[in-house]
Amino acid sequence: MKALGIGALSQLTGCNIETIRYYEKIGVMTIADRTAGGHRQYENEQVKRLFLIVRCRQLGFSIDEIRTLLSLVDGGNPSCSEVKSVTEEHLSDVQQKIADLRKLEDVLKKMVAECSGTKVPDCPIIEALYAA
Amino acid sequence: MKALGIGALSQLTGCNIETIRYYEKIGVMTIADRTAGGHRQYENEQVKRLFLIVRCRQLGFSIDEIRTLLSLVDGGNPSCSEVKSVTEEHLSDVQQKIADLRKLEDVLKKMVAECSGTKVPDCPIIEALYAA
DNA sequence: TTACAATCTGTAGTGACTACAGATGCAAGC
DNA sequence: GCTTGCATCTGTAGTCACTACAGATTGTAA
Repeated sequence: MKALGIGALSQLTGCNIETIRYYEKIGVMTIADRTAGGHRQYENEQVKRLFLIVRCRQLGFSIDEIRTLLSLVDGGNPSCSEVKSVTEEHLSDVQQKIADLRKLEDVLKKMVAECSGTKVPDCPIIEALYAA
Repeated sequence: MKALGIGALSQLTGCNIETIRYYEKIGVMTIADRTAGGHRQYENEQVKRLFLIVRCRQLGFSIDEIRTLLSLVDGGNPSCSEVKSVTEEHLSDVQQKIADLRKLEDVLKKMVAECSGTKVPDCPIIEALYAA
């Protein structure tokens, strides 16, 4: 398996080039080897790493959470219970967000329902918004 | 009703002082009158305006959406149908976000369920994360 | 008057990128 | 071997919606 340039890696993973360089800069991607001219070359190990990072971002993990996961992976023998607890914590954040958004949805639905949409002197949505 | 200083307004609305100044700077709050020494003074109209802004932010409206709503309000005779359509659009954004988070929740739940938490050579969560 | 709190302006930092500018590198065609 | 033109390089600044200072000035109660 030969090394990939940053463009090929970007295509493969769907992660934008600038973002890959950014991940290197903030230390979640390991430093890439360079060609004589200074272009980055990626080996299989780093391709896998980027896939993991991208996947985690899709799942809504923060960079800090990813850092934690990666440090467990980098530790050689990832401790399953630690990985699980990071994931569980993230899950409960997600559930909290869903609950918050549901409440918000209810309020917005009610506001929309009360508004006829015709031009009336006092718009019930604006009224609702003014009520603190 | 006498004018309020920025600290009092902050206490009343729960909106932090720096944020009030920021809202003025970006033009969603109207320019406040000043005392001889330059301290901001807020009248009833602006207090109501800030309440509206704060409420909208709680409901997850972006500053740009709020700008739109305020321009309708400032237009004198807020067109109910326009207000309604901004709100409906925001509602559908929220619903989309809820749907996305639900999917995410499912994936995370499955990952957690498959992990025993004991130290095994291949952590199923990490496996799942590596699978692109 | 003298403390001391409140407020002022302006700048820089947050998270997770994105978007340039201006300088090189590299691979293919001639 | 040389040129053309895309790929990549570094570094800085911008995004959103604030937040956090520093250092100066104002307002107010004892």
